[in-house]
Amino acid sequence: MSRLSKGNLLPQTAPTPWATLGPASINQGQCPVRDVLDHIGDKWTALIVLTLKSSPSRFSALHRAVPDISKRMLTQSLRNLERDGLLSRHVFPTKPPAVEYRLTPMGQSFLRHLESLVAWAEENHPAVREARLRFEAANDEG
Amino acid sequence: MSRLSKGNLLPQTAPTPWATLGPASINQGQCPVRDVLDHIGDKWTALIVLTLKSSPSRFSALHRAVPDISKRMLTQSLRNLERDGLLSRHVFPTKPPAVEYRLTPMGQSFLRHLESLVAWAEENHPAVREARLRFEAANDEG
DNA sequence: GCGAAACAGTCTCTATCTTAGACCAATCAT
DNA sequence: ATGATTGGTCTAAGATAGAGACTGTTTCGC
Repeated sequence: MSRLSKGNLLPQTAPTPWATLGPASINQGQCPVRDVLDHIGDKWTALIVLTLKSSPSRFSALHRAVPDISKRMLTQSLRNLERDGLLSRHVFPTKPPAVEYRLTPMGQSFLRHLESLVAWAEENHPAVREARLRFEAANDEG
Repeated sequence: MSRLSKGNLLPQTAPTPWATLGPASINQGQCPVRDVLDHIGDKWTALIVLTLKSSPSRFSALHRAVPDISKRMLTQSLRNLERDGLLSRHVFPTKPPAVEYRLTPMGQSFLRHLESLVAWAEENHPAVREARLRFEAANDEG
């Protein structure tokens, strides 16, 4: 049995079909937008890619590096990433098994775009927090 | 570090390169990375920002433009975006109420980064689909 | 030798989140 | 008067994420 092939771990739910009909505003051609967004849109995927930035990591190392993630979601996200060709998985049949995950060239090019987003986040984080305070204040007195 | 003393393939330390503030900050809402990612990580938020790209829209128009979204999630995502200062909400007390949502300058700067990600998606979509086929094939023949 | 720990996952149960869609009050077209 | 449109809110039901117990193997401490 191939790993994870039939358990309930990876629900293969049908993706939202908004790509097929579509308002021109988002959806000019096909819908690659869906493809990106559904993946970085996974709360953990982008974090994992970012974590693999400088060096490949093993499952447990990743689990420690992204503290809040559950093993289940880590496995699932890793699998999606592997499936899409953004990372590769190498199993070393050592004493205790070792599995190494590393970004593919495509994964690395994706990473660069993620990083530009991260840079934006770092720049704008103060402004965002300020906006939040203003918003809460306006709401409290309402 | 006792096992793997001779294998020694990978560092076992957690890299967390995406947390410039250190690992502790990740859990405390201080991490700007999490801040961005948790928001575009919302399946709908990025789509809304992209939809607002060229012109402000009213609630119903947005609802039509992003067909699969429920009113509830649209409202919620819009509120989050407003709260964070990425878009502004203007109510016109007309006959039937009209509410206009438009990107703030900060929202627009965020949009530009999103668009670079979308461009990446457009470029790499074929490769991703190819990778998926390979992956499925490899799995099927188990 | 025995129990524990670490490796990489997987499984189940439960908590949380999303969705669909009814509902609201006001106003306009038929 | 009926129904549609406006911008939402609320609730029940269904989908999803999270915690953590469990698997099986090997090496470590005692």
